[in-house]
Amino acid sequence: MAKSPKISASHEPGGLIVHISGLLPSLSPAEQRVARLVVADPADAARRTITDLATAAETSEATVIRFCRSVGMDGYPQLRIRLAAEAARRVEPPDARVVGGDIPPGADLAQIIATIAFNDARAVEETAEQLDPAVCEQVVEAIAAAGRIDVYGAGASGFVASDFQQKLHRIGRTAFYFPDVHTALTSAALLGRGDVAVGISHTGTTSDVIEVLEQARARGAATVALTNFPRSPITEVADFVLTTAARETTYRSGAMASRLAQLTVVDCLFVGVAARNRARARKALEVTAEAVQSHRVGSARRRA
Amino acid sequence: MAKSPKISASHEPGGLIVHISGLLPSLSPAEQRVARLVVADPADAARRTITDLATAAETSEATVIRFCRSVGMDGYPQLRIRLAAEAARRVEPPDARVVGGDIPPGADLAQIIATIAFNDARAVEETAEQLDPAVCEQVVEAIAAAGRIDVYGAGASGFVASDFQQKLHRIGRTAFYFPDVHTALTSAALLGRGDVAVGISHTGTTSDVIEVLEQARARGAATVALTNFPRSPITEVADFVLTTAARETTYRSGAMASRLAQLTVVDCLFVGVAARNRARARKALEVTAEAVQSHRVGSARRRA
DNA sequence: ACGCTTCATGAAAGTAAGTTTCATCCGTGG
DNA sequence: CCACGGATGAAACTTACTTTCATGAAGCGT
Repeated sequence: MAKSPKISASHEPGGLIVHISGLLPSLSPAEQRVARLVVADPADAARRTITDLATAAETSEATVIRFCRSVGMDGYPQLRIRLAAEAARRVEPPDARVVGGDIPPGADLAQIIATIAFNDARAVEETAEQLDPAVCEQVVEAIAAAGRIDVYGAGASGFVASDFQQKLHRIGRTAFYFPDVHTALTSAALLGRGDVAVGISHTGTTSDVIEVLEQARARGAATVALTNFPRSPITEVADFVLTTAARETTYRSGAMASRLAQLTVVDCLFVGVAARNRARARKALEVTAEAVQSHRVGSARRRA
Repeated sequence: MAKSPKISASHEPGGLIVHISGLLPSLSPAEQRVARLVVADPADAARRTITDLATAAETSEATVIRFCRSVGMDGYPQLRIRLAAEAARRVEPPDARVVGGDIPPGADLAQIIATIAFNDARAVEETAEQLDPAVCEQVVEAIAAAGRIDVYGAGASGFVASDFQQKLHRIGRTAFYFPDVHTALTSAALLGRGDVAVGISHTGTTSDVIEVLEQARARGAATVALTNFPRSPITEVADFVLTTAARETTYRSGAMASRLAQLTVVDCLFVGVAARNRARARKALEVTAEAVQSHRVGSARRRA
């Protein structure tokens, strides 16, 4: 298949539409009618069948094909696909996003959703960017080798702590989480060298968590802090500090995004630990997955 | 509010690919093979002819057509066009990031972090894109007006359920979460018209949650399902269905990203409800924040 | 003006792509 | 074991795309 008699440009960098309007004058009258339709509304043209487009341009299908070849396409289907792609790219991004700001009073749900999702996603991305792999590595190593792991957290961070505990447990690590300070303190007192204590606090100022971490450290356990603020009090009692990067604006949206960022960090540590002993972790995951199998209803298969 | 018995399907604003991956488990095996090809490389699929694609998926053209219909398209050409458009819009992931794939065996921490964060962020964004604000609005309305709200969830989704409960509680809504099925069932039995039951399940097949939601519905409560799979069993017992859009590959990474997506949805609902009565919600938040103030040590704010 | 050439054009034939129908197969539950 | 229902692909069928070819209009040299 060589011979491209007319022009040229098997590759038209500027965009197909631009390319077409560029060589518009060099086309025959009937082809020009087609071209004009296409340029005017590429998305619409992409939707039409060749017969349809030919009729709209008051010409025959043959001319449309000739037009396709003239602009460097193999045939009509290819043109269609390219047009669809082109039209899609051209759509302006939704923008108008409230970037990290608070939700305006009169906001409708769509705006709320866009704002929250945007901030959440950004918190996750930025957290990943600033996470220090070296520190993570050390933490992973400590956890992988630990005799016991205690995870502390209060309030919203408590959920994260609990989640982390559950994850570690699922891959066969001995991990605990205590919703109650007293119990947590007791547990921390029983930690020793080779154990790990993880304290999670968005603000880094939750006294309960700090206190427990302090206790754990005093007993010789390695302490890890996960907070959004690298200079907050909790970092003073931690051997390893991992930070999230939720730019908080109001306490509300800040707490929301930071929670996701914390979870992301937790997941990274989890996968890191699991990767240390792939075989064993996989096995453990399979076994635990199987355990809840009987609590699942048939597959999702179903037809409407 | 009027009966909107079952929403779903015909609206997939978030993006075709996302929509397809959500539907994946509800497709027949042969259709799934097609779906996987399409999701893996939309641009490539758009280039193929139907026969070609059928061959690649080791099935017949008929199945490809059936697949098109299953995901809400008229026929193959329409699918092709949509795929091309979709692929064009999608910004190619910067580099060798494992896109929704598993973590490669030899990965180092930096890679793990990048992969997880990328998938997490994408799940959040795509979830937001495909969330139907209208359905959210209805749910928000129901929750805002509810006498009582029960939130159900098991395993990882349990954390999310619990988080939602806590949030609602903080803005003065009467909300409950029960980690235990029996208690949950009892509670559901006591729900009535004007109450709301929210069931959270990533797979949509958790029988415990389905059962409880069913009970709640039988008692006249409005039922809400939050799942990743729009055709899973849980959606059959829900008046309102909200979906997340974590493209799951393995159960591990899927469960991780989906949790974040669920939280994002929960946050949206929460803010929506709070926005209904700004003054009261703000007041409640301030009061509750104050309540834990004594458990904080000096400010975290020492510098940025 | 005439005849010749060139080229644009659409009708129609031809081919390929997409769609429907239907018989078969397979697992499920009586 | 059979009846049933869904999944599936072969083949018939339809529609869309492509090619071929005849026509006629315009340019041009004589």
